[in-house]
Amino acid sequence: MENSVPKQRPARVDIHNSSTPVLCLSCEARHKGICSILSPSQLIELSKHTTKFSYDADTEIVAAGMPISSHANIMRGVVKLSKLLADGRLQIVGLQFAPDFLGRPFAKETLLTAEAATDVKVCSFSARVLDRMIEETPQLEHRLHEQALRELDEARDWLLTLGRKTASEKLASFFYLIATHSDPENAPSGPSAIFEIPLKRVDIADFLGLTAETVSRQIAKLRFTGLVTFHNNNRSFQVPDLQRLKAACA
Amino acid sequence: MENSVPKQRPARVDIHNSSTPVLCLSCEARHKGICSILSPSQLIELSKHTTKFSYDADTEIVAAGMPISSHANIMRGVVKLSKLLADGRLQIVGLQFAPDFLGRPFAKETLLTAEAATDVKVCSFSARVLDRMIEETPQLEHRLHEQALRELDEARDWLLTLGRKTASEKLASFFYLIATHSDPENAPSGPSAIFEIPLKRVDIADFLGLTAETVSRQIAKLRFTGLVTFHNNNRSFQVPDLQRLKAACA
DNA sequence: CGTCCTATTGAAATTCTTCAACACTCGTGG
DNA sequence: CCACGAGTGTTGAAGAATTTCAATAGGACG
Repeated sequence: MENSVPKQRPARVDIHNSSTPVLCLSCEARHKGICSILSPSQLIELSKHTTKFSYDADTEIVAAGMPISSHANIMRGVVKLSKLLADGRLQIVGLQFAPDFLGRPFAKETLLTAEAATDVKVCSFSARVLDRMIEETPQLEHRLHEQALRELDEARDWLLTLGRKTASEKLASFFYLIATHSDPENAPSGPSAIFEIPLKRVDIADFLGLTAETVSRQIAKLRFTGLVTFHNNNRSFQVPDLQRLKAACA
Repeated sequence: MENSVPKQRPARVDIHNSSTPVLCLSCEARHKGICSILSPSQLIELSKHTTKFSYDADTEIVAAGMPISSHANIMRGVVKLSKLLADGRLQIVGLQFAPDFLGRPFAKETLLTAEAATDVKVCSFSARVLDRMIEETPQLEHRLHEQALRELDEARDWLLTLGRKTASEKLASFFYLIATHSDPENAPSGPSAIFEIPLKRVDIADFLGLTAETVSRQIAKLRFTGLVTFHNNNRSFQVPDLQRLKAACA
């Protein structure tokens, strides 16, 4: 994949992008993520301080309680944010998709554990670099602020889901979330879009405040009612009618 | 109350504060809220555009789905933020205490309903004024950003509570939250501090994803174990040992 | 082909909810 | 001053949803 990037200097077709770093060219964060507000020269400056990391599914990216020295943009994959109770009970408190910003600005240490749900690739940079760029570019803080507010809206939506919905409504909400937040495996959108399920049954349970067994039973029910159809050994799914699924979320 | 403010010009004891608006002098928002980063002259400018409102307990401050034209600082009292499902099920997704900022910057309409839990007094200003001040003072956006991140942290804590804790752990978490987030009725802090319970049983239930009956039973259990002691017809409480209560939160 | 890991299914147990009755507090008006 | 009524909180017993425990199934991979 990486090797398919041409070695020679890119043709200067678009004079505005002619100077953006090669590695940023295909990165979603540059289009929709926090990098989208940076100028080409700022991108070059930032790219001098970034490192790409890859994580296999189910490996830890950041452990709860550790000091924060760096942040990252998610380039590919899905990241689970979770909290752990002393006796081992676990709750996933958020999913993050490319090109989300991954990190907690202005904090000394993480309260959350971040794990790769799927294979994940991130573009990491030190907290110091981010702080410096924020000082130079107030728009960058605005961008981070907006993501924080969006995440807050989503967390509150999920509070409603966890606190007041039934198991079957929770499952419908989960598939609705995936269908509306992640990119389909195949090109087309609409009813024919096929989405990968980024989580195992246990993870879905930990996200919905249920047990893996209940998740399994409720998925069987969704399959039976035809609200969601499953493919590829139940690893991906299709939503024939998104409005009907939304209604099933209550 | 308001009349106790002296009519004559305040004595110029503190030259730095000599020009801050009278109404801001005793306001918590100026000390710990977003106004704390504003200069005296900015406070004067802002105060020209603010209006104080009072709300009785259990009255609506902002209805979900309405366009946002103004924001506010909470001067006194507790505000519940809630979400409603089509069939009437309700979830309280956050409590806000003085001197929190109340509002959703940069949004066209609210996703939440805000209701006065206790008697509430706010200092309100138009969204336009806030937008203008943000442009002039990047520090103000930083302040709002930090509150958003703090609320996000709290929402995620509560996701763990709703998703993974038992009814009795949820109740312990509730009293722990109040004891750590609201000011005691009496002066002293520590084990002798007496806190008002700002919510009715039904509200506590809606905050914890339980029913009022379960809340009532679990409160009885807390009283029995001595983790929390109740006064004044169960409208206020004391925490003899905060660490023990925290442990009961799991 | 066997092993490991994940998912599914069944039956019993548990927690929490639901429904119903009752108690308490507080303000109002007789 | 007491009675009444509305609103709020408590308690009990039955019911339902979800969990727990246990067994089985299905795939992926060496």
